[in-house]
Amino acid sequence: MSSYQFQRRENYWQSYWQKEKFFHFNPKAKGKIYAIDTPPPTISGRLHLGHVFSYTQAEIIAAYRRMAGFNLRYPLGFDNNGLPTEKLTEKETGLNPHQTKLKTFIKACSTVIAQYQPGYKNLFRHLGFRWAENLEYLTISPEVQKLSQATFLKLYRRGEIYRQNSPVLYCPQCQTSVAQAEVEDRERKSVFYNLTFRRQNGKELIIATTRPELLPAIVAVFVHPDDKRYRRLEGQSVTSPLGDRVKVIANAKVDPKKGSGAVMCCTYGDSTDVYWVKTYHLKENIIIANDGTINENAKIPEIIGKTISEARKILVEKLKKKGAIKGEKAISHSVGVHERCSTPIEIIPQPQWFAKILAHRQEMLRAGDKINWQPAKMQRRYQDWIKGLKWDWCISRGRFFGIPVPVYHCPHCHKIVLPDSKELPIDPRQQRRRCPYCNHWLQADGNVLDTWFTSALTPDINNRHPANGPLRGKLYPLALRPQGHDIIRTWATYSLLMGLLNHRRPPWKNIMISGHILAKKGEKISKKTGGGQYRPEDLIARYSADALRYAMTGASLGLDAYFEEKEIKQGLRLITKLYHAGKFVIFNLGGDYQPAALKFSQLEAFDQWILFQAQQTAQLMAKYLDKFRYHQALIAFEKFFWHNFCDNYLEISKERVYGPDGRGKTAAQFTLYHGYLAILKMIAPFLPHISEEMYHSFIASPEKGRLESRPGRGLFARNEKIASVHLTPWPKTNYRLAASKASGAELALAIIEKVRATKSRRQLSLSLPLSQLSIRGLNSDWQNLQPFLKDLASVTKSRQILHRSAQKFSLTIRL
RNA sequence: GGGCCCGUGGCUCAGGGGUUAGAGCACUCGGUUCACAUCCGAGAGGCCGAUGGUUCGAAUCCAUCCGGGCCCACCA
Repeated sequence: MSSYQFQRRENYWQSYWQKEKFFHFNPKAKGKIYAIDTPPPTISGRLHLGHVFSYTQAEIIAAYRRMAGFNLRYPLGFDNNGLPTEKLTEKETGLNPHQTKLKTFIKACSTVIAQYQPGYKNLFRHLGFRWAENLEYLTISPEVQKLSQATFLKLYRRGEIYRQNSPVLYCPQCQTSVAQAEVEDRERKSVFYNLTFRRQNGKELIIATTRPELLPAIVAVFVHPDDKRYRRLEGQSVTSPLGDRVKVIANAKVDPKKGSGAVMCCTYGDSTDVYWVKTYHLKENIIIANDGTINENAKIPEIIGKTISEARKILVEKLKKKGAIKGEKAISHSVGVHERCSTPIEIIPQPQWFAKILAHRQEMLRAGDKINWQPAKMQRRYQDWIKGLKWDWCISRGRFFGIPVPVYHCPHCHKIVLPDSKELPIDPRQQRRRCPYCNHWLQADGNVLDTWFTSALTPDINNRHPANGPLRGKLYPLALRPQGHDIIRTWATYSLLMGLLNHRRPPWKNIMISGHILAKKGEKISKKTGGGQYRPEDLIARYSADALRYAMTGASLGLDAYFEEKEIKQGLRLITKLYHAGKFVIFNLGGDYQPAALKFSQLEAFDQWILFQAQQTAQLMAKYLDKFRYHQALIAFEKFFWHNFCDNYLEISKERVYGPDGRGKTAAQFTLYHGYLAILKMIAPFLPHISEEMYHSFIASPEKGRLESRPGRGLFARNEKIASVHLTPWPKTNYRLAASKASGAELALAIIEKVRATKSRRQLSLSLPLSQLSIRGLNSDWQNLQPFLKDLASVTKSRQILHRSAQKFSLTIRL
């Protein structure tokens, strides 16, 4: 009747762990340090199943490492600055940062963070995560700001960071520059307009474009050098429909098959324009202002001050009236948009800060080779990204809530003024000062750092955390970075760059890359889709955290998986089974059981067999978990626990444990104790609650068959003298099973299976007694079977087992 | 267009040159007073995406193709 009440019990153990601080990092504890560079989730709303998926996979590995004897350093941080947090704040408060006092907006952001952060932490807690609370960090904290700014200044002084007025990818909606990595492609409907230009000889030249509004920004026309149609045009001027005269230049980047084969180069329509302007030293003509409207450089009064799309409409009308549009074609093409707001990205020159990454490509590739990528294939994504980089990393953002670029500019003597490192963290926007050279009031740089700049420093944040005590600054490189494959090009790449620049080596030895969880075919559960219909909190309430965790291990590392509610149910089944198996074990050991000091050789054959299987399983799981293959480890566990232990061994042991005291019973009890304890340990990384529950369980009421679970009382905890199953060592035994015993067990199990099959086929009860079981087979097999016969008779309910010598194995059953 | 991944029973996934290809769910049949109906047993169900090739042997390696996904490029 009594069963496991996960709603209550999971919470109970979470409180216990938190109260006892079991998982706090202690730099002086035993064991080799295993430091994990956990992803700090961005506070941008709520956590979704996608987070749970990848975090759970890493948490399992972490918990296993602790049991494997490492001094685990498993932190959790929160990334609470930058655009996502600003967007959340805008939504929550209705404040528009462009029209709000900086101070007010920053304060509002802090308030919103304070509201949301506990929810994040709670979910991790309710998932049973065993992280070190004393290692927590916030990326907006003064310490991290200081680290980030100090790194900026150091790299600036070394020339690794530079400032340049350069065309950058720019989001007019968010009014900030963005990095290449934040741009995403979207298929958009558009129109290809054929514009008529005039050649010097008065003839028409058709140029096709989807961006007619950029016509006022034209700086040249390009054709392909081998294009016979335009060969004579090269070096000549042509006149745009608006009357601008520009040169025609030949360049191989032109695709003669696209449009008319002649392209207008405007500043800036795309990255090819940037390339051409740089290559041919063309003069820029910028007509888009930072807020995404057309500025006066366009020289067409009707469109000045209009947005890009408005300007396009107006200008198309105007050109049509003039007869300058010869045909249009609706097309669908992909447009680079800002991943956060889906606004098409513009290219606008701005003074920006860049970190040199192009110059370090070779080193970065070499550094990538020194890291153990799991799955190994993921390294290829990193390499491809590095090889394909075209721009240095733009690390400044014209935003508000972030770590400020620690720089002042002097409007008078034009010097750049840097704060002293003792003054960090500093916000030049809020701390005014005078120029040390000319005493004028300085201007703040006004930019904040790309959040990835700070995120890329998480290995350093962890390495320099005060809780490291004597190990502070000595943890580099860390053992493991777990992360999703979608941020290889950002987080992994930038972290590696920072590692090379600051430490001349990669920040970690291993990197495990998780896949995505998909709600159904093609639909990614993420911030963008809102997490689909499944909320982690609801699933925990309905099925338990352990069951949800179970479902999160349904696919191999790195693979995207479809979420199936059925898998959670299966997890719940496993939990129930663990509970009942534990109940059986504990009741058959008795209230004050202490395992006898038996040697392996003193056990019955089946006892030896199951303990040997447990040992093999623990080894196999360890082998898998060492390679981050949690899924394969879990499969190995289930096969052992469910099939070998429950279906076979528990049935086999019943006769002996139910029977009178004696050697057989003592051995069975010993085996139940150690077998089930090993099971609890092996499943502990995966299912933290039920394993702890059973570890602390004791007989509360022998008459009612009721178990209770409490620290200090548990049958296993009491004997093992360790306060949590999660602090126990991974099962490690050194049993040897003789070859004759191994083959005897195999044969005995085959016989059991055969008997069951026969009874089942004849539609008989499995508990039906048999008067005789006669086995034909080799004499040697019969010899091997000897030690198993007693248990074999009891589990098959056979009164008598006979043997006849024969070449071929067969079985006869007599009722 | 380039790169990568995936395509295995109805579903979600293991396996990944060598005996009759696995698991769970779902399905069928049967059993079960005493750890567990959140159980046990048995069964049915698969030309391992297609076609070629390498090999004594291919689900597994190679090539091509088809289908799905991710990333990147193109964005005139």
